[in-house]
Amino acid sequence: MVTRPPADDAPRTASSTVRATLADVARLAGVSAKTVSRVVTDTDTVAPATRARVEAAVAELRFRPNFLARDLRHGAVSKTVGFVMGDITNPFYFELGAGMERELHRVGLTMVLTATEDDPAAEERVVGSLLAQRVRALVVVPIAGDQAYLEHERSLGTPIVCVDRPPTGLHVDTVLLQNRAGAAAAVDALTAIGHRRIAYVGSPGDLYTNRERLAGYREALARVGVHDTAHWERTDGDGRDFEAAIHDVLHQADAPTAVLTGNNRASAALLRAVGTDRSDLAYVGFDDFDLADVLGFSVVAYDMREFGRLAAQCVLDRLDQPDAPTRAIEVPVHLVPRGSGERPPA
Amino acid sequence: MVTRPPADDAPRTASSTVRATLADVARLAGVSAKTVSRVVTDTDTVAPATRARVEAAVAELRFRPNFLARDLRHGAVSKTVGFVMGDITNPFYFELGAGMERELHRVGLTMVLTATEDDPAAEERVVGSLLAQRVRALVVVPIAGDQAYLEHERSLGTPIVCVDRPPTGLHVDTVLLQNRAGAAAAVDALTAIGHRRIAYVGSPGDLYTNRERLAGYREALARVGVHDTAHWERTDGDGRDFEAAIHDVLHQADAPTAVLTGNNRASAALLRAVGTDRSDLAYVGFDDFDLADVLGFSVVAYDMREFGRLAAQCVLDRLDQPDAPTRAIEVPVHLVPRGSGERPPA
DNA sequence: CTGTTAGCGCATTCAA
DNA sequence: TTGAATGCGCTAACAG
Repeated sequence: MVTRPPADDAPRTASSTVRATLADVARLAGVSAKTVSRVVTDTDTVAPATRARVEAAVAELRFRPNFLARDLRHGAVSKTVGFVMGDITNPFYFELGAGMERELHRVGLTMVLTATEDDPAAEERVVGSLLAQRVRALVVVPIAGDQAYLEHERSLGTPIVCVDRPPTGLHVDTVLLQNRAGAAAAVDALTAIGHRRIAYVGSPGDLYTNRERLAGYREALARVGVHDTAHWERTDGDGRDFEAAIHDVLHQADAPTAVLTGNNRASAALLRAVGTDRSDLAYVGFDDFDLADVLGFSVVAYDMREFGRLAAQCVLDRLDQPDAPTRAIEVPVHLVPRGSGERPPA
Repeated sequence: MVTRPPADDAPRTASSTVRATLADVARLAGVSAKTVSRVVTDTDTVAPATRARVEAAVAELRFRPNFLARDLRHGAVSKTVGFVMGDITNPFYFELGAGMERELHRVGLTMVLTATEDDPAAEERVVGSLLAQRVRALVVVPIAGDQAYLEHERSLGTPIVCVDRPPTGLHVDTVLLQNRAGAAAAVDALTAIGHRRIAYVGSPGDLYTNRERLAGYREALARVGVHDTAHWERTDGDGRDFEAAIHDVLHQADAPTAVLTGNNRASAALLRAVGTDRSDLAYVGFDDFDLADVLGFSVVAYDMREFGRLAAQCVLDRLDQPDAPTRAIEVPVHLVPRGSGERPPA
């Protein structure tokens, strides 16, 4: 296989415990490092015989190019895109990440995953760690009160995309859900069949998505002349303990005939609180969830994969055209009637 | 702030569009690069005044150390651990990843996420890309028929951990579920209350987890004298279309009185096929799933976070003691009775 | 078609 | 306490 004998000082062999480098391969193949580089990266043309020798050496030494070194050369950045999720326990973000990963993979980019655990103080640290790794781009679910600290990085040309929640103090591409319109559509459907006493159970009001959904809920009720909705709104939970809020709102004097749950966790809590066969109560949930179809749970749904795909597309477009105007993309949502939301008031 | 004027040839300033390097900071602070390095990495001692000057320069230039370069220095490897999932659409892997991420984060490691989409041919390519990035360790859900290609990397000292499925042709740490015991426990519980005609619906038999679960099912039935179980087994779907298999097995002449579903997808399919109120059929599912409690679905459950934590721990232990004997960790599973699995045969 | 030189950004010698 | 030289593995620029 190897026509020329390896140089006597070749320090690394197939059984070496040290990782082989370009130079090792070059030595074994009897060529220069640059030629090995040419073969490995498949640039330039290399004589077939030389190529064969190099390839044999690569195989023998199990050479694997070091991307770190490659990327370091001439300020290039890595092939990875950083994704900073919020609460890592929410399947929502993983599906979003899955959609992104799939899209990025198509163009040879990989995804680094980190989470802020929805701790505002953690955001800058986590993001900083990704930037130190020189990620090619950054996709962030903002949780800190301010993202101005990213402005410098953006001006350096790193594509930054905010998803699910808009950033503060930073002007970048965003991909958000049609929160307001979706919630309004759900309530419109309920009022159309006669409901007026409609409750809303969602996350604390300072979270963007919840604020928007609540606004949509109020808008739709205002359209049918219901303006005083405060005592039907429950957004004071800690974001998890929705069951108490649901129990509370359903057992008040002027009990609602319908409920809009502001997210998938609230929907699950509703089912836990009232069971799966409450035919006297209408309900619609924001976010689709597994088995909602089996349970006849009407929801405001959207394509999570599409959400991720759009975020990835933003990244790719920005890499392509760094100076294009920033975009604010809305992921469409639609009402999926499955029974629970089409019941008229008793 | 800066006591000494910056050298006249300082090419980079705060508003520069070029990323500042150690040298830039050194120039601005009027010290050597090494001193900046000392301050940034907080090694060695630096005079307070010098430190202050350097820190001011770091802030002004918004210097961010380049981990790629740092890691390149003397063969060091990155701070990232690669996780190669199987089917990215399965929430199972994401929960596993979440558990790992949390644990790794505690020691300053980040996680790179990639998926094989359960395509055997993709595994080596995906893994190779991670190794080219010089990940510190590798956690893989094996899908290819053979993992011997990883032996060289393992011998180079990269910790490799296989999760959910064992590797072939490679001796490394593994973290697996108690598949066989879990399935057997579920069937034992069913036979104890009188069931004998028990069906099994799972993935194609060549997948390790399914093979084990099927074996546990057979063992438990053999214990009560039922040996001919073939016509109650359905493992010929494509891994997704379980509904047809369920419909088929329930409508055969000698219909089963109970069903064991081999994974979360099969459980969902069962609910879709028979509805949520089949009180004449007993069923237990392998894998817990969201709302199973509300639906009264008895399952063989395990702590997904713990699974991820154990995998991460394997990585950390191996980094710590590269030559310790390999371990085969089993994640305990337990039967969670919720009603559907405790119904005696009609 | 192939080799030489230089340098990416940083940290590890070793000196001062 | 600080600095100068050197090299990690790779590739761009320029020979030959």
